[in-house]
Amino acid sequence: MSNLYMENWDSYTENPAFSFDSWSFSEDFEPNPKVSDELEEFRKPFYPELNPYSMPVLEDHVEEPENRRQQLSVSGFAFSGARKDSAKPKRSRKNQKNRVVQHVTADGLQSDIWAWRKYGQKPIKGSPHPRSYYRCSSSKGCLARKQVERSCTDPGVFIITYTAEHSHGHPTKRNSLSGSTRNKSSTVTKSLAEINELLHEEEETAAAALVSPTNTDNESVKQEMEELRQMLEEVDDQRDKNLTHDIMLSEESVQSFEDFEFEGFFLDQFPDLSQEVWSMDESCNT
DNA sequence: CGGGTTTGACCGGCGC
DNA sequence: GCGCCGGTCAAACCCG
Repeated sequence: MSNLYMENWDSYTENPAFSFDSWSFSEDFEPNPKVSDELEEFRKPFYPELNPYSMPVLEDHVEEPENRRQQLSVSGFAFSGARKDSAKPKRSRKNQKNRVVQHVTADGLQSDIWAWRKYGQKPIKGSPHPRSYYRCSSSKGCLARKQVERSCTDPGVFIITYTAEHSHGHPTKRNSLSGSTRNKSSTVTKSLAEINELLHEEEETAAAALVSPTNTDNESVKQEMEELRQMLEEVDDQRDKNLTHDIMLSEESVQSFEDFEFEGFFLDQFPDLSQEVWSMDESCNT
């Protein structure tokens, strides 16, 4: 992790929210690095997004205010009338403190232990890739937000922007999971199926490009295909990692989380990688 | 049925 | 003041 900077770092370092010292492991316990990273997340449950230790972060930073005006406006969320309900909090795109930007790989996306619910997607001017908007679904009323978009320069890199803080201690299980919990293995299977299907569509597009003199975008199509193949490999690899991950946790760590609903947690907290990859690539095809 | 995503509309910040 | 643009809402739909 390099060049990490947060505007109000003091409030983070001063908060003794949770002590990792209370965790204990047997002496011969050699934590899976990934599991260890996950536990590290619990150590800082109130600010997990801003302590992105668990992700294979390539680069992260906080966006510097572009000017004095913006700098003064990032002090928090204001409240006033909204579109249809005057009691709703006012939205302000500039009123976002703790804006932390990370550059991660697809693996990094999957390493996010928090449950996010997508609430929007927008094409961004100047970028071929749309930006997806997520809010924390672990706890009702949590203001934590996350934006994900693919890097223009390196399609294998995802730019994640976190704003606001979680209002809850750790990734809590939702009140009701009936019918909603997507089985991890099934989601990965689905991911593979989806990516394979998308790959197939790309191949057809490439074939069409060869016979159509008007379609001069053959290179970009080939690039898209190559990206999809890489994602396919990553998702497949991640499936194996997750299986090992579960074993490690059930054998070594569950005792440390007696009060924590682990099964529900892990079923929830590994969002389908393809959902982000998929939705973005869909828009890239145009 | 309850959780998720998709997507067009809406809102407000910001530059001109 | 106006228009562009990014962020959010919410209805419709999907999924297990």
